[in-house]
Amino acid sequence: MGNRTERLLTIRNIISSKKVSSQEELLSLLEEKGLNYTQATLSRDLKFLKVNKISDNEKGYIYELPDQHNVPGHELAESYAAQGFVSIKFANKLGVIKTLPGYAPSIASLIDQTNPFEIIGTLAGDDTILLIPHENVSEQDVINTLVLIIPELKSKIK
Amino acid sequence: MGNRTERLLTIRNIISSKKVSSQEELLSLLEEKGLNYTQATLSRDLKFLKVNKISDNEKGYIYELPDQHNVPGHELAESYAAQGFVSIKFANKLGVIKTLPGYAPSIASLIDQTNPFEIIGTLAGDDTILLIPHENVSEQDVINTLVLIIPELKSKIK
DNA sequence: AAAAAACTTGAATATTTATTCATTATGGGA
DNA sequence: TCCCATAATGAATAAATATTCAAGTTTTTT
Repeated sequence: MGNRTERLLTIRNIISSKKVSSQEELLSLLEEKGLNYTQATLSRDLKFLKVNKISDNEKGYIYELPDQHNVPGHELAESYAAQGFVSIKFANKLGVIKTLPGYAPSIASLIDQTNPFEIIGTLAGDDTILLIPHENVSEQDVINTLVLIIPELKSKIK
Repeated sequence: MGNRTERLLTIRNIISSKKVSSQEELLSLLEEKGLNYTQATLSRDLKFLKVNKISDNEKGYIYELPDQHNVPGHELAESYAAQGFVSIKFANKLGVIKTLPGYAPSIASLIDQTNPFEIIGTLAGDDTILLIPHENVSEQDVINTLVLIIPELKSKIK
C-alpha cells in the first residue's frame, strides 16, 4: 500500500472526527500523524475524495465527507437495510455482518454502491456479509463508515 | 421585498437548474437576469445559503444546494411523507397540498424543519397544508423545492 | 530488462474566494 | 422627523485553493 492511500484514509478519518476549516489546518493535522505533504497534493486529495467545504453556521467553513445518500431510492434501501442488520464482528482484519435471512445481498449492495474508501469489497451470502477493509483501517473506522452509509445503524452498533 | 431576497432566490433557482462552476460564472448568470452584484456579495450570499462547492467527476467543480437530509430521522419522516402525499395545487400565489387524513402535520413539519428559502411558512390542518411561498417564486420553484425535500415525490408530482 | 506509458508529487503560480474597511441604505424608537 | 442601531454593499485586498509544469516513481508493454 502506497503512502497516498494512507493519506486518503487518514484524511477521511480526521474529517469525520474533527471540524477542520482549511486545507492548511488539515495539512498540519496530517503532519502530526507523520504524513508530510504539500497543499497542492492535499487539494488534489480532497477533490478525489469529493470532500466538500461547507459553511458552518454563519461563522466559518468546515470540510465534510461526501454525503452517502445520493443513490436513487437510497432511503428505502436504507431503512430496509437497517431493519435486516443484526450485528457486526471482526476477526483477522475482516468484518462479518450478520443479517436477518435474505437481507445480506441488499445490504452488501448498498455498501458497494456507496463505495466507501475504507471498504475495498464485500461478499454476501444469504444472512452473512464479509467485509474486506483496506489495510490500516480500524474496526471503528469501518463502523463509522457503515453508520455514514446507514445512519439508522447508529443505535444498533457499538 | 428587497433586491437581496430576489438575488437569493435567483441564486437557488440557477444552481438547482444548471451546473455552475465558479462564482464568476454565477455572477454573469445573475447579470443576464438583470441582477448586478459583485463577487464579494455573492460570496456572502453563498455562505448564507449554505451552497457548497463540490468536486464533479474528477474534472471540475460545481455549486450545489445544501442537502436537505441532515435532519435526524429524516429518512423515516420522508417515506412517511411521500406515502401520505396526495396532490399539490396552486391558487392566488398559494400552494395547497392535499394529504391522506392525518398526514398533513407531519409533512408540514418536515417542510418547516428544512426551512427552504422559497417557502416562508406552512399551515397544516388534518389533510391539507397551506404553503406560503416567497414573492416571485414560481409554482415550479415550489415543486422543485418540495422534491428536494422529499425526493420520492418526484414520481408523484408533475 | 529496457522502453513506454501512466501516475504521483512539490514548487511556483494562477485563480478563486473570503474578509476588511469604508460607505450607504434601512428600520425602528424618541 | 431625527437619531441611532443594524444591515447591506462594493472596492480593494488578503487568504485560500486549484492548476501548471517539471521531475521523479511506479507500472505496463514489448
